[in-house]
Amino acid sequence: MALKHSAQRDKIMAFLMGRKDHPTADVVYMNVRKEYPNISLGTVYRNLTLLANMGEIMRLRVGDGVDHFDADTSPHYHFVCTECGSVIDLEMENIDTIQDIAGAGFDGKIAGHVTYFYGICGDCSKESASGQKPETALQ
Amino acid sequence: MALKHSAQRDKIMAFLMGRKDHPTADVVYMNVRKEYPNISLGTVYRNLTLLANMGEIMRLRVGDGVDHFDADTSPHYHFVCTECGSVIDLEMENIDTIQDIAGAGFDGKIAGHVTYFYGICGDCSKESASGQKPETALQ
DNA sequence: AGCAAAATCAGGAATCATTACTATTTTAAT
DNA sequence: ATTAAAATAGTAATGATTCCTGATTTTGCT
Repeated sequence: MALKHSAQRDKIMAFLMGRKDHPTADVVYMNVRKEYPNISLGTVYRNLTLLANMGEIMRLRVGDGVDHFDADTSPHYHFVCTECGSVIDLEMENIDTIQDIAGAGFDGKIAGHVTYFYGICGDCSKESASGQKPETALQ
Repeated sequence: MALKHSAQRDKIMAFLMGRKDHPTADVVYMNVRKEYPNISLGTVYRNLTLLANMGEIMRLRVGDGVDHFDADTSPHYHFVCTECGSVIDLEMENIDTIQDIAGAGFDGKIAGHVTYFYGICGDCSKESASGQKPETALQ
């Protein structure tokens, strides 16, 4: 049951910490493989899940059908561009009061919430005049 | 391009409107099939997607890996029980101000947000003393 | 250093939700 | 009634993720 050290896990964690976007498992795999050519996609998934369960990283489900991962576990929110699909950190004041608002008149116990904002990111707003075409979209 | 009438789509819509929980495509399929034994799962998916794109129903992605559908398109929020997986409507006051809070200092355009609350529902809280076992959980 | 048990791995197969394909049937306008 | 467009049933394909297995690595112990 004890956790053992693993070079693969270290590489995955190091890669994630070096990125401020929020890579998918496949992106992690593609990149870690540059230094660690034999790593398997299953290993990437297993370690991402393990790290997420330990609370060392966060798994983000932003509605595009693919899980994203974030090494920044401090409480913060995300914006998802419906044009290019990029997931961007938001720096904003605390909105935890929404849990109290939601809990008023509800008979269960509210333990947390998941929120993401969507719209058009700054880059896509600027490019909107050109013929730029995206390949990712929220469903 | 014009939409044509379809008995199958009617049944799907009618079933969804008769439920206040938030069924998955498979649950819709199982139930509509009682009255319409030949309907195929593909037809259910195609119509749910069509209805969602037309704005007649909502597709909910609550993080359990399966899409849920809601015939109530009025703005409201959902609670997901981490114990039994049930998705419950919340009646709560408007929290749209969170979009203004999120938009302050962000250079993109925020068009909307998705929020769901999670925790233990009222039923599971009561049952927690007994040995009740769930089969669904958020990842 | 040497050993053994437990953890991890690579590679590939399996799963599961969802979508795509195709030949046939249904709808609705002429 | 005719006909073209839309929808269907059934099935195959896709894609993300998980599971399985035999080989390798880590770590505590001697």
